[in-house]
Amino acid sequence: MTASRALNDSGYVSESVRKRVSQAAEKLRYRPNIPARQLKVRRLNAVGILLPDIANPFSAELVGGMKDVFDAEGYTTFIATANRTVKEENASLQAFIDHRVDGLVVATRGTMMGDKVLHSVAQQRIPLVTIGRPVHFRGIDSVTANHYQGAFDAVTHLIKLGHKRIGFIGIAPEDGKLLRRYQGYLAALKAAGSEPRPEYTVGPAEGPAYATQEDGYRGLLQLARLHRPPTAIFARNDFAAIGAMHAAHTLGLSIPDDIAIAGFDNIPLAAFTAPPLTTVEQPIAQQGQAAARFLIERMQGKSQQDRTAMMECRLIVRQSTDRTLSADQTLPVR
Amino acid sequence: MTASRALNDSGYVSESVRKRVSQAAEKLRYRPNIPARQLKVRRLNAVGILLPDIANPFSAELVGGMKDVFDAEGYTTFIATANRTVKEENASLQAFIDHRVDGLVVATRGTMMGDKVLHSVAQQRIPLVTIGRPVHFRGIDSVTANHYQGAFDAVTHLIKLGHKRIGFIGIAPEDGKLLRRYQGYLAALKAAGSEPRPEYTVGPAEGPAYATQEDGYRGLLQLARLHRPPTAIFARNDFAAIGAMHAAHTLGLSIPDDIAIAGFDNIPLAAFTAPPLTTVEQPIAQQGQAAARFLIERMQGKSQQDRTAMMECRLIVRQSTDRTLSADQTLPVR
DNA sequence: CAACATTAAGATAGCGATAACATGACGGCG
DNA sequence: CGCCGTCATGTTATCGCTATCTTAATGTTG
Repeated sequence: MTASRALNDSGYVSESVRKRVSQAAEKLRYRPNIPARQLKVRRLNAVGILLPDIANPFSAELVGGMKDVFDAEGYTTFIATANRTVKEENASLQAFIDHRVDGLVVATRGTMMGDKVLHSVAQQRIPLVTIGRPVHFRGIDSVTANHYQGAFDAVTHLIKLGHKRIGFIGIAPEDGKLLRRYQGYLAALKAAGSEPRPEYTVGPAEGPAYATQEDGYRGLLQLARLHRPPTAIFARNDFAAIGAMHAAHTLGLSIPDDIAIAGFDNIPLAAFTAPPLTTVEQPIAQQGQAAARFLIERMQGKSQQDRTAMMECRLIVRQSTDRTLSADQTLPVR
Repeated sequence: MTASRALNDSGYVSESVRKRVSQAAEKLRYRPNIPARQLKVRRLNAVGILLPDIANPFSAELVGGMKDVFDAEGYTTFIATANRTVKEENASLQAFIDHRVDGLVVATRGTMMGDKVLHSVAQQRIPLVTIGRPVHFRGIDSVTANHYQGAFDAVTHLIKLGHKRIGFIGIAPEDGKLLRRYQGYLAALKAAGSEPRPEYTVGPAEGPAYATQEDGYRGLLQLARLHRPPTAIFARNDFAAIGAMHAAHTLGLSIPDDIAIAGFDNIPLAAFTAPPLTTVEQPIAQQGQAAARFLIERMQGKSQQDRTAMMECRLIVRQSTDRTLSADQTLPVR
């Protein structure tokens, strides 16, 4: 008991004993048994982060933002991935809960099934914050970027450049209802007085999955085959945009003269494509930090109410839509 | 006790009791307290994976390979990142150990300091496998790709195409001693009878960090300023290669006619650059699987001896070095 | 049918930590 | 001096789980 007090700086311990204890601990290479401590105190000082997948630069920066905050507050962060299947998502979530983490951040894409699970987690009174999927259940905070507004801005930018026929690559039209980026695209067209044409929306057949380079590549080839093909493309993300750029090159189309292309996410590579890619940047690290702060306040019981934070996106114009820019203007600033 | 037996299928339990127990467990939403179990049985059935960072497609596939194996064997995997600082690496490692994981996979880049820590972990008899850094301490298994051979093959490919002046982008010459990709580059030049020229090696100033697009961009600009610039570039990784391609475009150089560029890693994007990038592929998922199997055998006490697995890399030739290929040949197969 | 094996369930203890309580030394104060 | 508060340390119990031991009913066999 005295040793416990000495090592944890709690209660009364004389200076001499404290010194002897810490020397002995050093010599024996003593490390506290965290599972045993959690058994008694019901706290692990650890949080779980559930990511959709790991390849994503998005995930990396998100984790960075969260770690900044969690590290500073003395929480250990453990990460698990749900490689895009709900089953794996459940398993990882359950593993965190079984290991008794103090709180959870969930950054996987929203699905009906997934939401159900989150609901039941929240009912177990486990502090929970979501990122990128606005969930409106009691007991869950959420942080998200305004994808709708970002997409709206990007498409409006294309319209202002004079484009009338604008395609969307990255989702099948029937799956787009829930995708805020797609809604922003539709809204921008309508706001400009033009009616969206269903054949201008192309995407992977297997449902609302993440869009890849390959989807972008195939998507553009498909659009180019139309009788009156689009003169501009708004892609669901930069990967799809880059795939589309590649397809345009293959077809001998010049970017942006024959076809303008814009993406979403501003991945690091986006500034280094040929030509550099116009895209929408979302404040990723800030979302991570906000989520971490929400979670900490919940875990410490400082916040009971459910909160939602939505952050603005920023359009970054580069030469894939606007040829008049010089290269230097579009490189990221150090 | 009977409930424990019923839920764990161990010892004698009558069918009727087993049924009653599992129904009660269901109704009460009972979940075993894993930390408490570990306290008693000294096993957590969980492993820790330490990654250098998360943005990397490499990390993603590695984790995929490991999860395949660990999931099948009933181990939970937790991930932590060491965003390229040794301090963070130590902290994450220690966190895993303090939480009493059964074993560790470490995939961070090798450093002197880092190796020391691994050594001390191995001395605590914690099963440990490294990926991508051959460590030769007692008690540690390691898995790696043959980066040396991959680089050798890529540079030899450039030489066979007739290139005499071949640059390396991605590391400062003085830091290259330990980088196997750089050694392979040097060896290939020597094997072809040409002496490496130090001014043809350029890289980030801040030591042996990971090379980025930006490093590639700056690197090529620097090489292009030389009196007799290289006609071919071998980049430390695909990110640097893509940055170099962008710089070549900016300078109005044609790829591969004015300058041939090859990378390393075969990131998914590599097939979709303009032109598609020649690169070296390493068997990532297999490395992950091998590491997981090594670790499992150690954790189960089936293997005492120290083992090392080295896997071959494969050169993938695309149009960034060889114009005669058609586009279709170089796209990845589904 | 006695002796022993098999099956089933309960009782006890202990993993490592700490909360809560208990004990004792010491000094200040009225 | 006796009382109390402060400081320092020790004792006990407990978190949830399971290894081990105990008990008891039932089955099997020569």
